[in-house]
Amino acid sequence: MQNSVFKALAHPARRQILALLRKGPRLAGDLAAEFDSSWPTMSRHLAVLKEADLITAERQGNQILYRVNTSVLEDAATALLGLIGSDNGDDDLKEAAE
Amino acid sequence: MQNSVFKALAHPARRQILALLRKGPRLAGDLAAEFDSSWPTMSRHLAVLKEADLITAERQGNQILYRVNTSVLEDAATALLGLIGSDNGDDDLKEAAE
DNA sequence: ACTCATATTAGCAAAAAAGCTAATTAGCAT
DNA sequence: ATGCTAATTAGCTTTTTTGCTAATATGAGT
Repeated sequence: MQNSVFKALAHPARRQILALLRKGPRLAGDLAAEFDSSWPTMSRHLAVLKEADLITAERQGNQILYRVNTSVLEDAATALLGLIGSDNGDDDLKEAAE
Repeated sequence: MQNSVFKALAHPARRQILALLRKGPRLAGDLAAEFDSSWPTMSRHLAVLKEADLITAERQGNQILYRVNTSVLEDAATALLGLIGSDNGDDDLKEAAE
């Protein structure tokens, strides 16, 4: 859902996680090490991003590899751009009236 | 700040307000009439959007005309796109390490 | 000044989000 | 089975957000 995506993007730490992931897949612990928050807190941020389908998780033996889901991010950007365009682009935002 | 923009975008009603505003400036009351929420609630949504600089308000005698601030919306979209691009675009998101 | 319409601010209560510690699960190695 | 590391889930408290009603401001008209 579009809403969970924007909600996920609302937290700076989560946008930062995406920024890190942009450069390539990363292990959860590796990611967690970059932040001041506790590991469980990071885990929750990752869960929020995963629920929004902004990232995907893949078990690698002992650890978990996360990668960004580019297409969902693109869709979000497109939705924002659609809020600008003169008369089209609101595939998802659905306006209520006129 | 980028953060207040994404926070403002996190609420569906606010994205919908922007979608309405995309088609042209509108009066607060006109806008409020499109939603189920109470008028004060709408007023607060507008305040959040205004604080994020996503919209601007202009008094017109008795009423207040709101219009979308396209450039801020563009910046947000660009920031999202920057989360995708292969090696550039994080003007604002600031990654922590490598 | 009084009134009506438009809109915001105050003040509160309910719901959601954030973040911690402690406990648990998952997989691998000994 | 035990132990170790990696990561998540549980349970809790604090903070933030949402959304209401009531009260206040602002401007126009009479």
